[in-house]
Amino acid sequence: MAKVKISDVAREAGVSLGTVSNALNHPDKLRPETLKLINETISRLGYLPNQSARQLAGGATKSFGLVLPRLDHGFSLQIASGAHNEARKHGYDLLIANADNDDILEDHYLRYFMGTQMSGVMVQPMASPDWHPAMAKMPVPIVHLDIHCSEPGYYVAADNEAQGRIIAELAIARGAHHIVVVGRAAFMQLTLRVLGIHKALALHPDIKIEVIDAGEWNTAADGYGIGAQIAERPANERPDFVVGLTDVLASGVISALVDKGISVPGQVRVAGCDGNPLAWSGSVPLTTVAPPGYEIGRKGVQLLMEQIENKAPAKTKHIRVGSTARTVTAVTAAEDINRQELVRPFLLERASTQASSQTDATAINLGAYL
Amino acid sequence: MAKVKISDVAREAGVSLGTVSNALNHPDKLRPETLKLINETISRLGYLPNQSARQLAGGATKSFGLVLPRLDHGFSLQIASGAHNEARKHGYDLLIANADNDDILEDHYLRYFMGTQMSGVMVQPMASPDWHPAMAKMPVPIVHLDIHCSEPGYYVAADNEAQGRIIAELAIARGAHHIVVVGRAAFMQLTLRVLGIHKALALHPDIKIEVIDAGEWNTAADGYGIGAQIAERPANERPDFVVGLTDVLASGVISALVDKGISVPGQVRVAGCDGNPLAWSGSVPLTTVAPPGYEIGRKGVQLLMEQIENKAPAKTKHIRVGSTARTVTAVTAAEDINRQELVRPFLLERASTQASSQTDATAINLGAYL
DNA sequence: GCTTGTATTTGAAACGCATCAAAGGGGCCG
DNA sequence: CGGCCCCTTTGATGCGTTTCAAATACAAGC
Repeated sequence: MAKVKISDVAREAGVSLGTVSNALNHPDKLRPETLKLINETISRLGYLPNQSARQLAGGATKSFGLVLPRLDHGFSLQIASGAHNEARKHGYDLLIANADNDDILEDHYLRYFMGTQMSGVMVQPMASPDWHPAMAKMPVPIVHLDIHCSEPGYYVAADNEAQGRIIAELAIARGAHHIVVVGRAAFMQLTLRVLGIHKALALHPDIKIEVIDAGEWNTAADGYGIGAQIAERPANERPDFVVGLTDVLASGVISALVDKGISVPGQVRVAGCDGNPLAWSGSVPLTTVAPPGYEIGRKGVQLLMEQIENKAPAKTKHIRVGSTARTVTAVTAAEDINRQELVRPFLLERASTQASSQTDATAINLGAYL
Repeated sequence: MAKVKISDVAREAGVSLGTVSNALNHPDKLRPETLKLINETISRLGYLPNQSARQLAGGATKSFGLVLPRLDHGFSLQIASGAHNEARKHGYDLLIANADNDDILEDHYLRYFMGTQMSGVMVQPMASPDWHPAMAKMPVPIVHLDIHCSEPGYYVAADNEAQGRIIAELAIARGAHHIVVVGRAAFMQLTLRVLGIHKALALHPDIKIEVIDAGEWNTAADGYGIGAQIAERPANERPDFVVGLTDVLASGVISALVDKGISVPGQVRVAGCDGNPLAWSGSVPLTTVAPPGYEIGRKGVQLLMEQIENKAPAKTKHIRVGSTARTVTAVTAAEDINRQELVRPFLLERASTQASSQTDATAINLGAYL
């Protein structure tokens, strides 16, 4: 179990310590024979470079850290996937840490990564970026994903306004006359979605639109409450299209409507926003607009690279990843639930991700399952 | 951007270098006032310990590495989740690397982790562990997940035989008379499942059982072919219960049967094995037996801890994680498809995971979505 | 054979921190 | 007042690499 170190290799190969180091880092500087000799010795001895020592001596390594609030959240996984592919493309490693919905853990891993001489760090913060002031002056490039805020820094997030527009267009296409939007507009991201909906509906003054504020946390229970309220309206005051600004909300609304004997989507259509896989595998598959997580991950790494390459980066930069029809998928499962023609949201979504990402890794994996 | 180091803190706080180090690692050895002073200085200066230097100087850190073949595979995520919780319980960090179905990358990250002075490393190998000989003599504890092989080492895998037994019991409970098992028995894991089925059926000589070897890769197409063949049999030779040894296979069988006008589960019931979420979100929800990924992750960390604590560990140890009714969930979605009573496989599965895991992290998250 | 230049190899000097033996500072007892 | 012992703090040492200026080897040109 005694660890083999570089000096052992050097002694065994009969060369100097620095030469072995060169064999590892600048193979082109060595005579081919020497290189070969050293490599053989390395594998014979089972030498494994001590990364800590390398980093200490040599500065940052080519690797990025990514802190996610949860691993079983489809959106986060897409981010991870996009970040991974982009990082590999530049020859960087990507290490992922799961903050497990715990802001203390989030902070812990963030500091850990910064202290590990990572070349850059990305976070999908789970709450308000109050911690930011402390992190802002960190000596490591950092990018925030899925969030925009006024603090200086780098941000990549979805274009929520575009998501609202897409949902609205969906409603228009379905011939909606009366739309109810459910959600706590106090959240910036949701506000933008509402804005997008309004803009898209500006050209359709005949469509009535109504926004109902949900409870503070946008829970399924909140959605249920609103759904129940909608169900009790007289038929002529009842909307024919409900938009949950969150999949969870939409899911609550659907439950309430169905419980009250209103057919979905027969009498009322319901759509969500988030592309939350849990919503898809629930008892009521849901029409939803998925934000482009893959692209967010990709852009995040690109911002990191940018900071690394221009040594003196701008202080702040926001990037909005567009939710075009191409990268955003509206899954129309709910409408088909009574017709046994469930679509495959997972696959649709994956296919579209792939289309917009230049890489076929996702598609390959997809094939393996089908 | 100039990094502040421990000596800066020491100078600024008017104490010695070693004292600051103690403040970080052995706070109890300091006078409270001194500790307070140092901590204030640390945050004032924004000091961030250099992990590389710590590791170099102090040996292994309390953290584990986990290399997964893919992040968007539900099973792997369960492993990650179980490993994470168990690791945190022991005060260890968990860093995850995505090998992206690439064995070169897998090897790369493995070496990276071993070289980073991780206290231990886990892998869910994607192929045969040919690399093992090289890794076996590594100076870092390593545990293989989801695999058993004859090479010396530590392994944790599901009890595939038990999975077969559970499926068989399911069939018996449904009153099956004629069971067809579909799958390439050449794969060790599948062979064990078949064995379990046979054992469970030993007490029911009246039930006819038939095993059909699928193509070499157990693809959905293979399943489709076999399903078509079954569909063309005269009704009295047709099974009333088909077991796909893989969810993908089962999915293919179902497609074929339905295409040929045979009702599932009206005339033939179909069950799978794997707990593959893609199968759940496919057009035909599937009855499936899910291997206890969460438990595998947990046990993996436990094995790591064991190796760390008993400095002279046994050379080899295999652990089979039982697929008891508690940790394995038989999701009975397929049977309900014609009755509009789709169950929520995802949730069932999560609930059962939680029940067996002592931690409520999963449950909390679950609540957030419903 | 000697000089200049190029291709390789060498080895000492950091890198930032944990450790630990040793020094310093009181307090208590005789 | 001296001797002890315990609680804190100190700072030199080494962890395994990379780096880089300097040394060496070798080849070509005169």
